[in-house]
Amino acid sequence: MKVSREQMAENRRRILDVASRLFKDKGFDAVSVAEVMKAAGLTHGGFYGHFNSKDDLVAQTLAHSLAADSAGDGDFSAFVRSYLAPRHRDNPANGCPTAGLAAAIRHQTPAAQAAMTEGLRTQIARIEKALPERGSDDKRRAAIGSWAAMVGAVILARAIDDHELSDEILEQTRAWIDTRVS
Amino acid sequence: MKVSREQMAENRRRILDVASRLFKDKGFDAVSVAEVMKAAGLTHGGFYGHFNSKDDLVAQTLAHSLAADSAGDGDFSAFVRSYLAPRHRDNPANGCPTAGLAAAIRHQTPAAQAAMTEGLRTQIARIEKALPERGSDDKRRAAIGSWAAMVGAVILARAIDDHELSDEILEQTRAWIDTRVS
DNA sequence: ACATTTACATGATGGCCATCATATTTATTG
DNA sequence: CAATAAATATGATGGCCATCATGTAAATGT
Repeated sequence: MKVSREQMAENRRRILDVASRLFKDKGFDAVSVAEVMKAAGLTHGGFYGHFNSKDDLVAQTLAHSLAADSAGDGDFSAFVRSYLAPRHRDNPANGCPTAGLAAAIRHQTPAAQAAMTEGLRTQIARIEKALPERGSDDKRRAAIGSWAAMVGAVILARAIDDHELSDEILEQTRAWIDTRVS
Repeated sequence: MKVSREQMAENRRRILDVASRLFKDKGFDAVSVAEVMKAAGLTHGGFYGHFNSKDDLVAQTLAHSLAADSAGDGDFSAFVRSYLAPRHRDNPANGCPTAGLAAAIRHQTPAAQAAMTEGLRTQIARIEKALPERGSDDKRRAAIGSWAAMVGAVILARAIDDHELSDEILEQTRAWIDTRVS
């Protein structure tokens, strides 16, 4: 049945939100269109009224979740601490889309890659701004280096089955960045 | 037809080699059992004579490729330079299995995760050994922090479609690590 | 109010893939 | 040199999934 314009807009938003969480949690391939729609409270048939294809959903979900993600706006040390925390490692669905999805972007469409590019640019700029004062070349270097280490550490920490080592990856990376940047 | 024992052992090795390259290049999901076997010069039917399942292949391929990978044994600065190079970024198939596969391990079996854990432990130890002399706590911290940054940087550099920014990610991360570690 | 549009539901369809069943052919062994 | 075992080939099978076709009912515009 037809629904109101606003209802449709809300449905679309819900699809994107739900897709973002599912993709981050299980990966692009392991999530079916039908699963996304069901989680959004709809049936699979309506999907193609909102998106041209699953690839289109992937690209739009990325743009959506990277734009919504404003992590790193405040104090940099606090940001690093919460990012490199077991709580974040253990909750990919609610966590950073870059940590959860960046490695998979390579196998996605150009539109998805463009969304990631834009997201990364924004994130680097955000960190540059949040960083303690220093020369601007140094600041950009520190922003990029720290962000690479943060993303890499969370990915590694999530990939292994030894809790102790996993915790250590997070903590040592945090300390390494911290002593360098403050 | 039956083949000699050594022929079979060689076939198995070829399957693992080929699977490693295909998985790193295209991801676990995008590579079919039949594709692996074909690339190894065999047909899909023989597969289950070598492995119990595709999951088993994934786990054994990981153990195989992580064990074979001895990158980082020599001079640390040189290692970082070659790791954070466009050439490495652009050749996932021949590149580091951690950079290529770590993020996907989260969705694989416990056996695969165990292989990754072992591989990571070995790699950290290798870097600790290669690092210039200093306190051993600092050394471990630098090994973990550097490795996280290296893996993260390659993943990010591969995820975006802007060559210039991608090159910059690699180079700034390299410089960031270098000034920190030498 | 009525006609029309349209968002979503239900229900195919075709393709790909992991896995299995069976056949074939050759190494191995005594 | 038989007889057997075993490695690979050929050829299903069943399931999942993206996508499409069509129905239905409610919202919108006049």
